[in-house]
Amino acid sequence: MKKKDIKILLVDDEPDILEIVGYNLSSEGYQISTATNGIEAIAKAKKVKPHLIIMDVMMPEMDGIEACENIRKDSNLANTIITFLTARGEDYSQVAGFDAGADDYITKPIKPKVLVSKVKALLRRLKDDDSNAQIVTVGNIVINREEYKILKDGVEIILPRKEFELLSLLASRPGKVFKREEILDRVWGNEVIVGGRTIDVHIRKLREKIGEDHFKTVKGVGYKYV
Amino acid sequence: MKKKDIKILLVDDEPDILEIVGYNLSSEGYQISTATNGIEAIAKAKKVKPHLIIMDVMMPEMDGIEACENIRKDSNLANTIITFLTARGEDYSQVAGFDAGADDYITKPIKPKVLVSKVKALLRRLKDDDSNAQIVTVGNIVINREEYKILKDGVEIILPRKEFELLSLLASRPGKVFKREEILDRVWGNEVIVGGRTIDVHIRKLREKIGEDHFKTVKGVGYKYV
DNA sequence: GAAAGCAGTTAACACACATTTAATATGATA
DNA sequence: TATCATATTAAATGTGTGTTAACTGCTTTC
Repeated sequence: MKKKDIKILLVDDEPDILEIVGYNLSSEGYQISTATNGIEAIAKAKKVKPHLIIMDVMMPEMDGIEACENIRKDSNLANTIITFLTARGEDYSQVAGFDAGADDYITKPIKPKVLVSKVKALLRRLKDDDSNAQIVTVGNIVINREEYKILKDGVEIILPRKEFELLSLLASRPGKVFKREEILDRVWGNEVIVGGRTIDVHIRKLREKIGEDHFKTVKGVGYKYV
Repeated sequence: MKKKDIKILLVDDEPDILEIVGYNLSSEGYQISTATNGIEAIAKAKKVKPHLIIMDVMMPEMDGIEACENIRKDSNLANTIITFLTARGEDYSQVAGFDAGADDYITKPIKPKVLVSKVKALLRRLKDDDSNAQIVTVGNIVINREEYKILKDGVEIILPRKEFELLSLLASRPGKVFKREEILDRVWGNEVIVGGRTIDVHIRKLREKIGEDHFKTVKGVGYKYV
């Protein structure tokens, strides 16, 4: 998920806090909405379905704890991460907050850097969730993108980066013919210009390491992994 | 983790306290064991490997602080949460306790409701130990984020902050390759710009201190902890 | 408040090896 | 067979990392 698609709801009764937190997060590229009390927070949460809610504990009308409990009851918001803003040392509110279903705490006074990195850490969960499969299994080959290594018949093989990415691309859709142009685009990047024989050489190395017959040449078009 | 699988060790020299705390927690479904002094506590801790230890500071034979220090040296108990029972206002014991490696405090007189929700909050960490783990054990290395120290084969090693955070990041997902960019983001902070060789130098120091072969270079990509 | 110590960073260079090129061979297709 | 695309090999190039030492602020210490 891209940053600009991530929605954050800020809830605090002090405009200053909304201001500073909002500024820091929106300059990171997140979409920000705000509310100034618990009731408003619940309404906005249902409407915009934020990925993350940062909410003060102490607020007029309805406090953060109550709002949190309320939001937790809405199954549409089950994946929403809720974190409280709390003054350092407000011990009891932390306990109550966790009971209400909070995921984390940010203590006041707020330090922008800490805030931003905490938010990133919290949102990383989302990223990991819907990121494309990091491990692909094709025949007797297991390609582990996360660890940058492959297993061939259970034996670990380390490939240099370009070879790894080329294999990774071809094997991502076994049988599909990738045009040379497309390969250049996706492995090298569209603005990089390399000579005409470069792909061939990498294919050659893969054939040596993985097996001759896995890489079929389609003359005049490109290559496919079988 | 289910409640009935969670083990709590209570340590206090007053039977009344053991009684009341034990009653409240076991009726919540936790598995309770008890000890009446520090020496006994250490023995029981090693034996039952509790998830949480609630321990009085003042005890005959060996006090809680000493017992806590002792328990913290056992890498098998690295994930154990230790919280002290202390009379309200015993300031010094709190400071000494945190030095010894305590995670939290519960003040006497004990209010059952506060006790139970505090215990719940402390144990919540266990639930999501993937994302928020304060203590990571990888092979012969125990990384204790909360206390900013690591144990290698049971020996405490103090690392400077950046080295610690770099190790901590890499070891948080052994095998995963962290891209240089991602490392900069998460250890240095995204707006900080440091020279290209800075990561290398820190990796070098970690290799010296922790072991050459733990840190694999993936050229053109980044590093991984193995 | 000077000296010493430490964490963190930078700079400079070495060096391995990943990547590309160049030159030539092979093979397919019409 | 003539042509064109790919295969193959070795050599050239270049990028990225390793390593050391020096530099910069900070904190600690006396």
